[in-house]
Amino acid sequence: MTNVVIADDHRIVAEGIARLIEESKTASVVGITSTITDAVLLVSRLKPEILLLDIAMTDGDGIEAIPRFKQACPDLRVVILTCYAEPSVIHRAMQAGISGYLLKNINKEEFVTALNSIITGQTYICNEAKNLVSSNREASPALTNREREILQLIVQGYTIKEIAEKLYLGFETIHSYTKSLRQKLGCNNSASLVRVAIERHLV
Amino acid sequence: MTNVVIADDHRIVAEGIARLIEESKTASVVGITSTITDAVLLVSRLKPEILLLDIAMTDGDGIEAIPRFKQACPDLRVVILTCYAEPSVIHRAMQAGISGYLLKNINKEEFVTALNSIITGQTYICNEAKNLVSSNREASPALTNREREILQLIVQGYTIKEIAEKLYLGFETIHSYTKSLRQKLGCNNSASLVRVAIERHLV
DNA sequence: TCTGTAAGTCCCCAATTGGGGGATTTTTAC
DNA sequence: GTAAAAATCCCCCAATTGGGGACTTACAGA
Repeated sequence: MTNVVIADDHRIVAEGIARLIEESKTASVVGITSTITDAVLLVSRLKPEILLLDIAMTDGDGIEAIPRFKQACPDLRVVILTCYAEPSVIHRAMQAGISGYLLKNINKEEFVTALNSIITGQTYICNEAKNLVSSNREASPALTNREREILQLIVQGYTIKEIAEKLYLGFETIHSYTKSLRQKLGCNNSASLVRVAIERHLV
Repeated sequence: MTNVVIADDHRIVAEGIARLIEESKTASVVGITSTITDAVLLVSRLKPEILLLDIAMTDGDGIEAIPRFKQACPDLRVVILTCYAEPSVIHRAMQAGISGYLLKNINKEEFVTALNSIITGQTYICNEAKNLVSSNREASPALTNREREILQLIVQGYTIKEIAEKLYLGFETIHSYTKSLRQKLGCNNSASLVRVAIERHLV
């Protein structure tokens, strides 16, 4: 039987999904956790085949933590289960080497189909996510890692000078990044930059 | 047996929670829907005792729709089940006359306890939500109407000058409002103002 | 009635941001 | 092995914001 660990900061949601998995008899849920830290410990101890991972966790971003999971359990197949329906997020997850991307508005039938595919070694991107990435090909340009990093700090309220000090970079460097961020996201001040960043889950 | 309808735009989550309810044998789930429109039709047709309602629905805000539910089914007990852990949101829900407010990070045990309380006619606010509203009593001061109006425009990306023109007020007036907004919300630039506004659902 | 507190309006000045050009050196990708 | 992309830095200057007041109006409690 395939073993699954669920990492979701919404406890009741994770419990419910566990029931659905058990009911479908496609896999067995061996652990439920609501933090990345616990999830890493859990997968390194239990060595499950699959990790169902939410993106918004209390102690950080699920996608960013994927390398840690892979390190803790190299054969682990990471499946994102989230409500983030943003092309940029899906792309980021795919870059991180996921085995599946499922939106939480998926129905039970597709969920079970997805689980079965992933168990047999395939990668499953849910229909809606697939549509999103294909339809949105010409949307806003992708951000570089540095840009995303700086955008995060802007959202947190840091000024250009503070960011420069924090990252040991020159003021003009950060200034320059803020310019390209504004251009890429079509904003003309940091207020709309923050709104867009939050709206599109770029942070 | 108490009948429950679940309205949640995350299909798989709703299905999972339905399983938990059935498993607990405290109630029976008679309908699942992912839009407010459908939910209104469903409760008016099925007349369930309880509606488990999410706030973020595809076609609008759950709390705002509560009067419509009450109208469609006057004896309905509306229970919010959401991930919004903001005192202002909880207050708004309580004003709308809910019978329960449950955060999605609730565990199964508390969830069943809550359901039982609500079935017996009590109002149940989950522990974390209770802590939030009580601990936050002395937190950020309330905004005036003007302040909220201007905050909304800032979040939308308008500059001070643009807002002044839009509202037929002086530049310095709006400038001054931005200052009191920053002070009240503990921010020192418009970027964090936007983040806080979105985080606390002030807009 | 008086008073004071809150809301709403406005002014000045320094700091920061926004926007226009660059340039150079790594890194990545074909 | 070259070309493109990312990352770093530079100059300049106008526009906007951030932080210090100040002055009315309105409304509630002593």
